[in-house]
Amino acid sequence: MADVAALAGVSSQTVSRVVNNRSNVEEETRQRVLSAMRMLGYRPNTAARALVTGQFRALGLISFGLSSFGNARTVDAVTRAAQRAGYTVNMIAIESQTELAVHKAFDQLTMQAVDGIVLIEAQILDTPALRLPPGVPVVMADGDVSHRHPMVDTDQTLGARLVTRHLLDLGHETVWHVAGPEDSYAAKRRTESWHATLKEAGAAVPGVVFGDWSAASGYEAGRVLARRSGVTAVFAANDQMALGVMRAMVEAGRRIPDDVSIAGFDDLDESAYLSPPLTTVRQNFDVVAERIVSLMIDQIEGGPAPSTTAYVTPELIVRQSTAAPPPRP
Amino acid sequence: MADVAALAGVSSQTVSRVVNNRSNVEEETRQRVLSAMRMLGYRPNTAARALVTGQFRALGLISFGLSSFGNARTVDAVTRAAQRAGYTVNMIAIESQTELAVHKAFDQLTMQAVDGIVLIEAQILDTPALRLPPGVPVVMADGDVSHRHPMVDTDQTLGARLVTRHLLDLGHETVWHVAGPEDSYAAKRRTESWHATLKEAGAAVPGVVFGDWSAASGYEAGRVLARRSGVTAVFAANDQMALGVMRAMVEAGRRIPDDVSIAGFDDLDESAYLSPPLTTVRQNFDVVAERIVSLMIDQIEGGPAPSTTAYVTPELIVRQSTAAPPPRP
DNA sequence: TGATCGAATGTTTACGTAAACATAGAGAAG
DNA sequence: CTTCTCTATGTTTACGTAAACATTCGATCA
Repeated sequence: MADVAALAGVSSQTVSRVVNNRSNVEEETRQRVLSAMRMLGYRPNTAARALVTGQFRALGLISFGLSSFGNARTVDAVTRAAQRAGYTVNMIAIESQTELAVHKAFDQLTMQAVDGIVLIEAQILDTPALRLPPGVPVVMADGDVSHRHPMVDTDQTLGARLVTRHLLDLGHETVWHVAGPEDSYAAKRRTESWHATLKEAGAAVPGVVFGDWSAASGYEAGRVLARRSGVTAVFAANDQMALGVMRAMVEAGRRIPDDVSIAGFDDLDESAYLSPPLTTVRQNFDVVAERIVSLMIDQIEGGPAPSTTAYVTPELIVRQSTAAPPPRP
Repeated sequence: MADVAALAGVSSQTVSRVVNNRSNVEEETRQRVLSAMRMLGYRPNTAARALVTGQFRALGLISFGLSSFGNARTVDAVTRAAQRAGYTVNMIAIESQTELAVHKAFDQLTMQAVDGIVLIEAQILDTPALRLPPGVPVVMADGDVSHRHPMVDTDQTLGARLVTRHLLDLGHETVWHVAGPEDSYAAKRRTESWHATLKEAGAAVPGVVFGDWSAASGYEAGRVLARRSGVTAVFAANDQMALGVMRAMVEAGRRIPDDVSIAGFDDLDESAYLSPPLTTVRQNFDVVAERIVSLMIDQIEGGPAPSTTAYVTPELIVRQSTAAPPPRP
C-alpha cells in the first residue's frame, strides 16, 4: 500500500480511500491510484483490514454434512446468496448431533474470521436448549423454533398438509405415512402436520412407519405397508423413501397409481423422471437461503437479533404417482 | 489479552506463549493464565494473529456447485479432511465454467483470508490453459493434467477399464457406452478408457451416446439403445444415467440382467437398493480429499508446488445388474 | 568460587489498514 | 476584503497479536 501511494504520489490514506470507494477523492487522483495499484499488483490485506474494521465479510456455516439432499441444496443456496451479498462462506461439518460438537464448531468458526454464523440444525441435539455464546449473530435453518435465534425454514407444516389433503381430496379414506428419523426436526413437523390434517378431515390415523430418509429404509417400510390390505395412499417424508416404497409396492404386484398412490417430499431432480413421475412437495431452497443471508446481514450491520421465524412456502407438484383410489371391492 | 495478562499477573507475551502452546512456560504460570482466560472469556483475535503470522488456517474452495453427487461428496470430504488438519474451508460456487469466473472467485478468495485454494475443476474451461496468479498454493481436483498445479483425482481410467473388462469377461461381444457431458474431464477420461479397453480386447467399438449426468438423459439414451438389436451390455458413465437406462430398457421389455447388463459409476447410496442392485465403480472420495488437503498443507508449510498428479484407486462393485449375455439366437 | 549457560519471563516493535484528526486551499457569504 | 465552510488530501494513531530482543535468576561446571 505504501508502494502504491509512493508510485501514485499520494498518501497511503488516499489509497485507502480509493480502495474503499470513498466519495471525496478527485477523479484524476483516483485514476492515478488505480493504475498504480494495477501496475504493482496490489491486493489489500484482509487481516489488517479486518483488524481495524472488525468485519470480515465472511459467514460461518455449521452443518451435519452434505450427504443428504436437503442439506446439500441448502448449503449450496446459502453459499450463492452470501456471495451475491459480497460474503464468502466458511464451512464446518460436524460429525455428531451433540451440543458439544456444535459448540466446538462454533468456537472454531468464531476464532476464524467470520461475522456471523448460520447453523443448519437438521437434527435434534442431545440437549433441548441450545445456548450459544453471545456476541456473534446467529441464524438457524431447519431448527427448533424454541431457540432464541432467528430461524428460517420451509413451511413443513403446510407442505405436509398440502400433500395429505391432495390425497384425501382424490377420494382416499386415509393416508399412510412413512416418516423420517425421529431426531429430525423437519421429519417431526411433517409427521405432526400429516396427523393433524387427517384428524381435521375426520379420517382414521394409521400407525406411522419410520425410516431414515434413505431409499433402503423406504423399501423396508414399503414392504411392511404392502402386506397390509387397505393401503391406497402413502405419503413418504422424502422422495428417496418414496422411491423405496414405490419399488416395494411394484414388487408386491401393486400398480401405481391404480392400486396405490404414492407421494414424496423434496422434489429431487430425478423425481420427475421416475416411472411413474412422483407427486411431491417442492421446497424453495433458494428463497430460504436468501432469507437466511438477509437476516444475517441485518444482524451484522443493524444490531440485535430480531427473534423472528420466517417460513418459506413450498409447492405441491402433482404428477402421475397419485390418483383416485381403486373402487371398493 | 492485556486484561488476561493483568489478571494473571504476567506480561501479554506470556499469555501469547500459553495460547500458542510454547514449551518454555512454567506449568504453574500456564495454569494461572489459562484460568484467567477462562474467567474473562478471552478469544484470540484471528485478524491480528493472521496479520502477524501471515497464516489463516483456512483453505479456499472453488467449485461448480453442490448439485452433482460427485462434487458434493468431494466438497464434503475436503471439508472434513481440512478440519482434521485444523483448517476451515471457505467456499465459493461459480456459475459458469469460464476462466473469467474462476479468476473472479480466485481473487475473492485471496482477498479473503485463505492460505491456499482447492479448485474442483469438474468442467472444461473455455480456455485450455488456466493461469492463476502466482503466490497462492493451488491444488486441483478432477481437472486437467496439463495444468501446472498438483492434481488429485480418482483413477477414472482404471475405473472405466475395470467395468468394461468385467462386462467383456462375462462374455459380452462388446460394451455400449452412455457418456457424460463432453465438457467434463471425468466423463472424457471414462469414455477414452472404455474405448481403449475395447480396442485392446479386439472388440468392436460402438458409437457413444452422450448424456449430461442426469437420470433423464440416461433414460433418453436408454431408449435409443433399446431400439437397437444386439445391445447386451451398457456402461453408463454415472449411476444416475444408469438408472435412466435401466428404466428405458425395462419399459422396452428387456430384462436386466438376463437380456441386457447395465453398469454405472459412482456408487450412490441408492444404487445398492435398486432392482436389480447396480454394478458400479466406487470412488473413494475420502482418500481423494485427504490427498488434496495434505498436498495443500505441504505447499503452505513446505514451499514450492510439487507438480505431481495423484490418482486414487477406485473399486469395482459387482452386483446383480450384470450377468452373462443371453445365448445367441 | 566465579564464569557460563539456559529456562522463564518481560519489553519493544512490526504487521497493513482505516479511523480520527489536521491542514491547505478554493469558493461563498457577509 | 475578511471570515467561514467545504473539499481534497496528509499525518497520526490504534487495532491485537507474535517475533525479536532483553533481562533475571538459579543451576552447572571447571
